Amino acid sequence: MKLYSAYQALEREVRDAFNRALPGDLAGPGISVEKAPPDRGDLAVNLYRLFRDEDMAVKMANEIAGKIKNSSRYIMDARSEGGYVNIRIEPNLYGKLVWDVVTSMGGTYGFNPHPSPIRIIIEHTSANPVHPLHVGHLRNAILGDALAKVLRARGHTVEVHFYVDDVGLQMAYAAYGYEKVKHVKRDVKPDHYIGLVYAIVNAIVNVRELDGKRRTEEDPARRAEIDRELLDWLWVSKELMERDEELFSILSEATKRENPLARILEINRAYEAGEEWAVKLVREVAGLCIEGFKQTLSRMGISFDKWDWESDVAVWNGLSDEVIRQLKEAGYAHVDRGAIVFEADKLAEDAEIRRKLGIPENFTVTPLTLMRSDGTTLYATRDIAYSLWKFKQGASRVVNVIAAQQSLEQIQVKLALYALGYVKEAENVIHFSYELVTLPGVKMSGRRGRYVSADELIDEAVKRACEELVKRGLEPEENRDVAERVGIGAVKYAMLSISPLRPLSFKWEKILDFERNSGPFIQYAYVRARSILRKAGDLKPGVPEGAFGEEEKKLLLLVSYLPEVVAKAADELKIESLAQYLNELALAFNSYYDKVPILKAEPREKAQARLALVKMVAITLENGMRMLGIDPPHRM
RNA sequence: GGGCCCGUGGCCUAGCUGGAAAGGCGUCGGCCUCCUAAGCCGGAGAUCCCGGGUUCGAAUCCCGGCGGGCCCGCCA
Repeated sequence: MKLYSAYQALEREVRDAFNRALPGDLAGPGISVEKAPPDRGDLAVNLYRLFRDEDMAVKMANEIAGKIKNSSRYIMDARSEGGYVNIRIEPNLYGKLVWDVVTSMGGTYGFNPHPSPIRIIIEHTSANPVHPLHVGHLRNAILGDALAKVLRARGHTVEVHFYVDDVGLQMAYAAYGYEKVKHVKRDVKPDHYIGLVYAIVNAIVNVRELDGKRRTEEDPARRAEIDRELLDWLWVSKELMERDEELFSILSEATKRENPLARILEINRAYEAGEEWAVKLVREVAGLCIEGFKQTLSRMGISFDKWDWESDVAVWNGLSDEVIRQLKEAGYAHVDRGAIVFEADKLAEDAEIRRKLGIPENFTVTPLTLMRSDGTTLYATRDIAYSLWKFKQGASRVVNVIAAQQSLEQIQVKLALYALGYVKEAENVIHFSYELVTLPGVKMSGRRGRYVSADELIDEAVKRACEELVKRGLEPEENRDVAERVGIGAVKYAMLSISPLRPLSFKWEKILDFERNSGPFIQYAYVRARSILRKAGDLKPGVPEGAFGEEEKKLLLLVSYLPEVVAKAADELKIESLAQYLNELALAFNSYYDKVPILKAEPREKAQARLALVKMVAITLENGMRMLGIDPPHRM
């Protein structure tokens, strides 16, 4: 059997030693081995967990520490400290084991297959094709990409999908505007162009509609509310007019000659019905945006296996209609003023269903409209159809990387699958939720054209990386590639190292941090390691008898954790644990680098062993970074 | 109004299947004739939001507050 993790072998060794030392009735798999605090040892076993009584735990710790001291070749020393047994491991034997695993795995080190791997479809990013990707989508894309890579390292078969949301009113808004201005050329990426047009149409239509509403509104409170909204959109209009006067006036004029909203609704209806003129128009607009997305994503090193057009997978094939029909037939949907409503709330009253689907006990579920009275479907309806479609592609689990705002909708989708009789599927739709990226002071809004685009962020990141290169005497022209890797690495790490459940307030200096606990910090440690390996000359890495000492232990242990960290990151969908682990490894390596000579170590065996350690660190850092989607530079 | 998420040194964050409070930024002090100083070493700095409860033991679990974000649409 192939050994993927040296640490796992070590842990088993320690557990066995404990089981031999424990009274027979207490022995078993319950021993959990953890990391000891620095200065107390390498590994620790907490006996409180086993005995639940303070005096007893302390007493047993004393007893066991004495017994296991010489009970395994890997254990150098064991000491009892207040209910814990702190263990020091023997660096040479363990070092040899780690070396064997790391070098035999090489570029695949970290791969740690799950005992029962499955087929997973990850859907991420899925931005509406009506504006460029902004920093919020970037968080989504970076998380989704890393998630896919980590799950693959866990042995799962992963397919990454982008859901092109080409059906819906937002698309019709963009298409409506594009129809009027497509003859006007602008020297920007296509998605930026569409984004501007989309925002202008939104502003014009909203101002027009709100103005109409306020004239007929009798209730003063309600009227004040409308006035506030109107004022907001007037401000937005002013901003957009300043950005592109010509486009704004063309669209403004056009909307005076007709009712834009009626036309937008018509485009939406015709597209959903598959009428040729609408298909041609909408696909052209969406296609332009997608082209822009692909440019941005490819620069980020993020790619997709499939681009699922909502119209294809959920509408024109009749799947959404089928979902509605079956929900009605099953008695979970009713007609309300011409619209069809799914009774998700009633279904959610059943505590057993909640438990099965992992819906929090008190979560308030509301009914869900499936079909408008004009016969068109809604986003959530199509999402139900799409979820079914994903399972039909052979997935046994579906992970949706979607903003936390959509928690209710995701639960409604689950409930609909359940109601349709797809119980297993409902249980296996995972909402990988993440919080928004907020701009201090302003609310990001695609409809208002207010956002920091992903392209701007990447440009700025790369620019700052370039400035750093110049400071270090590296020619920026020759190091374009390094600047790209470092700048983008900084952005990715910033978004991966903190929990996705924490709102991220966007600050340039925080995201473009190049110091400790950053992407570049990890890249730098890697570059230093590579640099030593390059300069090694005749010295070959190896693990001669007795060449590893106390100084090496911390790094050896850290290197050997990678497969464990991968397992945790994949099984618990906690990418941040991998990011933080790499930071810890880089920190430890930098400290080691400063403390001991490597190439000049005496005797030669010591230098060989240290070089071997440097190589292991380089491999570990590189593989870890790749799993996060961070590219390792060759120098910096 | 109901619900979901978050609340840890001045700031940002890890720990949250209960058992030894962990990093970064900032701050104060030190380290480049030696493998890249995007670095390293050291100091100061914490009523783990508040109040109860469960437990031998709570940052972690339960209840009740408070503060912030989000959701409750024939939008997506």
